[in-house]
Amino acid sequence: MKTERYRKSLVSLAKEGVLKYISSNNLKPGDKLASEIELSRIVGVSRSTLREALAELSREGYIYKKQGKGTFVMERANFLRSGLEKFEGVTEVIRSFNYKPRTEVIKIEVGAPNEEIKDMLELSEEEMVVTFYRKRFANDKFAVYSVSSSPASLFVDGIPKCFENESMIDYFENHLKIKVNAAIAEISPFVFDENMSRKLGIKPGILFLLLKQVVVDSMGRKVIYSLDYYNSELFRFFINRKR
Amino acid sequence: MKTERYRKSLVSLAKEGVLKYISSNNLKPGDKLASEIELSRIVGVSRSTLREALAELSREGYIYKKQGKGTFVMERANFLRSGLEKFEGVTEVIRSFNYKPRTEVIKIEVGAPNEEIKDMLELSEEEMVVTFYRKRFANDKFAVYSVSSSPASLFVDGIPKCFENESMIDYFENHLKIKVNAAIAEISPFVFDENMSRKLGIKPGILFLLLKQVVVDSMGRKVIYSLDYYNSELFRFFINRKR
DNA sequence: GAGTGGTCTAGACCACGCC
DNA sequence: GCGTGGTCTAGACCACTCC
Repeated sequence: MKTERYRKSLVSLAKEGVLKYISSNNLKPGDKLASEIELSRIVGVSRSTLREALAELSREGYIYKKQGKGTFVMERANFLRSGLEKFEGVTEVIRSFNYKPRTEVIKIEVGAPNEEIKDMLELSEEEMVVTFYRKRFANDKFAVYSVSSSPASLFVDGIPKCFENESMIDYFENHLKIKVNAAIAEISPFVFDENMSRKLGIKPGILFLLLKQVVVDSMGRKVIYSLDYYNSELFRFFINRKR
Repeated sequence: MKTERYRKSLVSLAKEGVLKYISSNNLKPGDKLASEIELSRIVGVSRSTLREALAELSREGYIYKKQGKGTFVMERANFLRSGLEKFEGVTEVIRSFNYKPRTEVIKIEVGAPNEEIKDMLELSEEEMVVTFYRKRFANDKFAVYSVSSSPASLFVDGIPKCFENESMIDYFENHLKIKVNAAIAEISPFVFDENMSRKLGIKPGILFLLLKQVVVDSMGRKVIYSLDYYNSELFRFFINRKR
C-alpha cells in the first residue's frame, strides 16, 4: 500500500532545523554556527543536503560564510520582501499591496501586430496577435493602465472576453497550459498627456512607472508583450540587487 | 612536488562541455539532450557535477528540463544583458552604456544624520554620518544627481575629498576592505522643480528615475544609503524577472 | 515497466585562515 | 598542523512521463 503523504524536501526541513538551532542556542548576529559536519549531525541530514540549506539561507540573508573560518549569523535578516526581480502579474502586484483588484476591459483587438510588437515577440510574417487594453483598479482607485499582446495562435480555445476574476497569467497557466517562467522588463518614468489623462479619468501630471515586459514561458517562447503603466501614488517598487 | 596551476572548476568545464556537445551534435532549439547519466559520461564528470552545470545553464537560459522527459535546448538564449537585479554603482552603470564618466563634488557634509538616514542605516544614537553630494556626467552630459550617506565610523583613514577616478564602491572595497554584497533599492519616477533644475543645469520637466538604495556588505551591515537620480533621457533600465 | 530528472547520502580530497 | 568551508564522486532511491 502506498501511504501517500505530503512531504517537504529534506533541504527545506534542514533550513528550518538550522534556524531552530540558531534561536535555541540564542545565537546573535555575528556569532559563529557549528561546523558543517557538526551541524549536519545536529540537523540529521548529510553534509551535502545541509550545504544546500545553508546556501539558501545565505541567499535569503540569514547567514554568511567565510572560507576557512566558519558560518556566521547575519547582522540582520535582509530581503524580507521580494521585489521586482520576482515576476508577478498586475493582479498579484495589486494583491500584494493588500488592495482589492478590479479590471475594466477597454477593448480587445485581433489583427496584424505593429512593428514594435512583432519585434519584441519575434513573430513570423503574417502571424496575428491579440491585444488587450485594460484599466486596473485597486480599491476602486485607478492603479494601472495595461496593454498586453500575445500571439493569436496561443488561444486554442478562442479568445476570452475577459479573464473572469482570474489574472491573465493564471489563464495562461490553467487554460492554455503555458507555464510562465520569466520576463525581461524595461522600467521608465512616464506622464500621460492631458488627452489621455482625461480618457483614463485621472488628474494630469501624475507620475507613472512604465513596465515594458516580454514574458517568457518555461520553454523560452515569448508569449506576452505588455506595457503596464503603474500609478506611482499607489505603489512602491523594490528591487533586491546582488553584486 | 606541487605543480600549482590555474584550474577552472569542474562545473564550469562541464558547462563548456555541454555547450560543445550541443553545437557539435548540431542540436536545435527544442531538441532533446542525452540523459544526465549519458551526458556525465560524455563530458567526463559525475552526475552531481553535471547537474550543477545544467542548473547554471538553465538559469542562463540555454536549456530547460522537464521531469520524466528530459533536458532540451531553449528556444533562444534570453537574458543576455544583466539588469537592475545586479548591483552596480553609478560609475559602473555609466560605463556599461559606453559613456565616459565624470564626477563633480558639490559638497561633503559630516554630522548628525536626519531621521530618514538614521532609519535606513539603522544607526545608534549619536552616530555621525558623512554625506556626499555629487553631480555625475556621462560624456559631459548631466546624467545622475547622487546623494550618498555612510556612517562616519567606516572611514578609518579620514574622509576622502574625492574618490580620485575611483568609484565609491571601489574605494570601499580597496581602501576600507568592505566587501559590498547587495542592495535593497526602491525605484520611483521623479521630476525636479524649477529651482533645483536650474541648480543642476538642466531644462525643467525632464523625467528622472530615482533609485533609493541601502547598500549591504558581506556581513549584512548597512554601509551606504544613497539617492541616485538618473536622467531617463540617457539611460534605459532593464530587470530580469524570474517567476 | 522502462527511462528520465529530483533528492539524498557517505566519504574523499582541496583551498583557505589561523595558530 | 588543524579546522573550516569548497568541490567532486559513485551510487541509492524517489517521482514523473510515456508506452
